[in-house]
Amino acid sequence: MTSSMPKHFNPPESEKSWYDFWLKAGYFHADEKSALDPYTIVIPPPNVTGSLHMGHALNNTIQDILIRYRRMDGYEALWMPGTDHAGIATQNVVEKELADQGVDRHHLGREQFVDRVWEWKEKYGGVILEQLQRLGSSCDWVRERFTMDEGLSRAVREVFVRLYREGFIYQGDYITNWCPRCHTALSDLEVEHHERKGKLYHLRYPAVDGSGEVVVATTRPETMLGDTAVAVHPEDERYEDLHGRTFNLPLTHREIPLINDTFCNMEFGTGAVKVTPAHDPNDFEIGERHDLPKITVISLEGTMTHEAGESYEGLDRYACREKVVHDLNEQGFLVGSEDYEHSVGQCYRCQTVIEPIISRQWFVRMKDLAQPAIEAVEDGRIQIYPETWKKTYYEWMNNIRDWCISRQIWWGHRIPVWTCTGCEEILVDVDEPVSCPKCGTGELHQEDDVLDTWFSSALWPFSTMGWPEDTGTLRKFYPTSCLVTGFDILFFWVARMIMMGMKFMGDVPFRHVYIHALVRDADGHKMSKSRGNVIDPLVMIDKYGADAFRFTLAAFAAMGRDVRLAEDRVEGYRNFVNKIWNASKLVLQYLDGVEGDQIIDPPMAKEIQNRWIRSRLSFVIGSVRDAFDSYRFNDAAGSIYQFFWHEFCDWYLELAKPSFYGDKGEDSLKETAITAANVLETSLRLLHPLMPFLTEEIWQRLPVKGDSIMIASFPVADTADRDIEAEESMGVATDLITGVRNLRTESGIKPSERIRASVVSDDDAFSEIVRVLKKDIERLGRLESLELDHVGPIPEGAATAVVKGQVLFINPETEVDAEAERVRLSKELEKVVAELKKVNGKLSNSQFLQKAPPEVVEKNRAIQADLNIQKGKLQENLESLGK
RNA sequence: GGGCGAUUAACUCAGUGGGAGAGUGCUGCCUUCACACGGCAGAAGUCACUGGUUCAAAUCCAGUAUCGCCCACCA
Repeated sequence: MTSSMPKHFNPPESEKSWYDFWLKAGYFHADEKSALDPYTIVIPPPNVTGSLHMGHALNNTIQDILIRYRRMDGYEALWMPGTDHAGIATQNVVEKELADQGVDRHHLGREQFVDRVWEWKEKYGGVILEQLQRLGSSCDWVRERFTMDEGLSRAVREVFVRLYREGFIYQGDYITNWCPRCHTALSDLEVEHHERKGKLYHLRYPAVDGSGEVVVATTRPETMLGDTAVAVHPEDERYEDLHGRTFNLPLTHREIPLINDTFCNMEFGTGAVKVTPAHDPNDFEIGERHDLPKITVISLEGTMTHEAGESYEGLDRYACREKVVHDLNEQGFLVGSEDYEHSVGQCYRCQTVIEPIISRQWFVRMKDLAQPAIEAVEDGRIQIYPETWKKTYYEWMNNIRDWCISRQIWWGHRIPVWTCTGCEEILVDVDEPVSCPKCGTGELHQEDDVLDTWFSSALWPFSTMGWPEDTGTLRKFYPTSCLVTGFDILFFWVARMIMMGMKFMGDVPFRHVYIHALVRDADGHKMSKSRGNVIDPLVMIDKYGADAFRFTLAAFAAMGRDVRLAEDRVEGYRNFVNKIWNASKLVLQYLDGVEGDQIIDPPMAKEIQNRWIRSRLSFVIGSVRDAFDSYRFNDAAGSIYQFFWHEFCDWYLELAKPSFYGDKGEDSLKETAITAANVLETSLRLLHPLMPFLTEEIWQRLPVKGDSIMIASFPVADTADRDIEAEESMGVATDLITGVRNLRTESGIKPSERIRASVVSDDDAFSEIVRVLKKDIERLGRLESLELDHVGPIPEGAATAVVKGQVLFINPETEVDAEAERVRLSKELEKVVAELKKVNGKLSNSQFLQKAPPEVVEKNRAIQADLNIQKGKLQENLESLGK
């Protein structure tokens, strides 16, 4: 039974109905009790505040391709979905919303504010997941997780406590990156450095005893209010006299010493450095080495403190900078200033310039955690694709620094540390202690800080599976198979997952890491919401359909390169969708009386075009599998595109039409219909991971058994289908047809005009093939007749061509333009002669003959022979033109 | 300052040692009974530049130029 198909494929309708169908049927769900081998991917959890951008689209399309491929190929495929609570980002969003209502979070208080964030999350947090569904993502939604779920929070506390007890976590007063706007510390990774234009000011500090002065340079003059020393290199001869002196710090009443420190670069400026231990990471270390006081002059709000002095207290740091410069200048301490481009650290969430400030923070000692993670990549337990990223990974891991994990915000996992107000006992535990075990009386106050969001992300591969419980999910699906991600979070996330996986699971979190391209904007910049340069994938889906969009992303996803999405490519693949639809429509018309079993397992074909297309198909299956297996999605897309459009549609279906129309009899119709359906059905299964909706829509209309293409098996190449003879014969036919068509066009013969063509052949095998395929060549060449084995001279004025070393000519009813023909043939001859010259050069080179591999020499000889024949025939043809 | 990557047709990009490719666009012809979101036939490139290795280089090596990214405490 066959059904007729609508004129056009309707993506919105199809996408919605099939997605619902799959969901209801439970095909997305992975069973941990299954006997099948597992294939697991955990999603890089998008921020709850997120909405789908190109990066997500590419990332999730790739994951869905992998998951659908393995699911069809007989694996128990789990794609674990979820979202990330995104501490700072989410808090910022809700704070902004509150601000619009004129509310400050401090007025609400912590508890109420957190409630509000939860409300926000319930209301808007699912948006991104719905958007992922529009892409066709076949996640196991039943297992959806959120990094602040009870279970995951428990895992976070467990990890914190264990790390603390083993001495990996410590607390201390250190200089950290501080965002005055988000009002929290940031890890080094969360600071983005950008080149900015600024000024380098040169300041004069006079010696207390009037015996001289020292000139220092700074881009942040306001920090001089917190200077506690001037440092010079111990070997800097310029300052020998000044050793041991003290200097007046301008604008203050303080005196500061001159110290020696090898940190100073004698080549830079005056070689003297002002030292502000409280506001510069280097100066902090110098301060530690020399036991200098640390004077905090900039507050957590980014304003000047009391310590900065009366005239500056309360000023914003930038207002203060101006005032300090003004005052220094007025009092004669400003030597000068110059334009200066330098790197400035900014908050990765709000772009505010960060301020290095001393505060009490929690840190994780990384070195010992990093070692096993380095080894896991070194010994291949984790493979990174493309490999070039390994180097970057090692570089960072080998120079890893301690991780500041505390954040002074409210939205996140509150640090599981309590202090007893009675005896100051510090309690670190997974669950909130009921009372102080030491004094039993004091009140317990939990640490105010929350953990860096990436702390919980680092546990994602096992926390989502129920750790620390020993769950069936963990046993079945951990370690995961492949992590698909962009390189922008290689350190933030991937490296930390490896470390935590090794530490707490004793095994790698994933066996493969596939690092895909970053989708950039037209200027090559990273697309990001804060930059406002995003192109909306949903618009692409609305405009061209999810299948075309997915296929485009796959076609662009060459390993290790960035993507700049061109919309006309999406349009091109939308046309491919249309092509598949229409080809299917054609094939479906001829399936009366064809059984599903015959389509799935067709008998050996007899007719050459049927043998040929099945041979081609078996090669394509192989290359698509290879491409998927090695993450070459562009090759997979390319192979199948080329096959389906240019081989199946352009050649095969055209050759099949006479059979379809019944011109070649009942048997031919039957065999061809079965073959066409078989190739179509197999192609749909090959295409399914790339184009899930379209393939399901068509597959459901085929008379094959099964409930859905997404649980049908992925094609396996049948080597018995490989048929070199058929491919060679078809090569002759297609070349002849192309030759005829070319002659027609070149000779200006209208398609409607029926003409005669002849072949002059001195090759029996060639002639035999032409004889067998005569009718096809005539039809597709739009020939009235094809004369085989023409003997005698080529008629004067006939247009000629050389095909596979044999001569083809057409007998036009109207005389061809001999001059135009001469020009055409001469041009072709010129080309052949040029090529021949190259080949002759190679083959007359004894070095080439000696050193090149025999097969290469052989190939060149064949080319030479072929070119010689072409040359000869072209010359003859030219001569036969007369004159 | 260190590292990585890019430079191939008008555009967007594949191609990593043996006769330069795709999609789009362009030119010409075709309203042929799956598809004009189509068919057929074409034109189009000093593979950034300079050297080197090799019988053979878009492909490997060195350098140059331009662009981009990542990392880094140089005031």
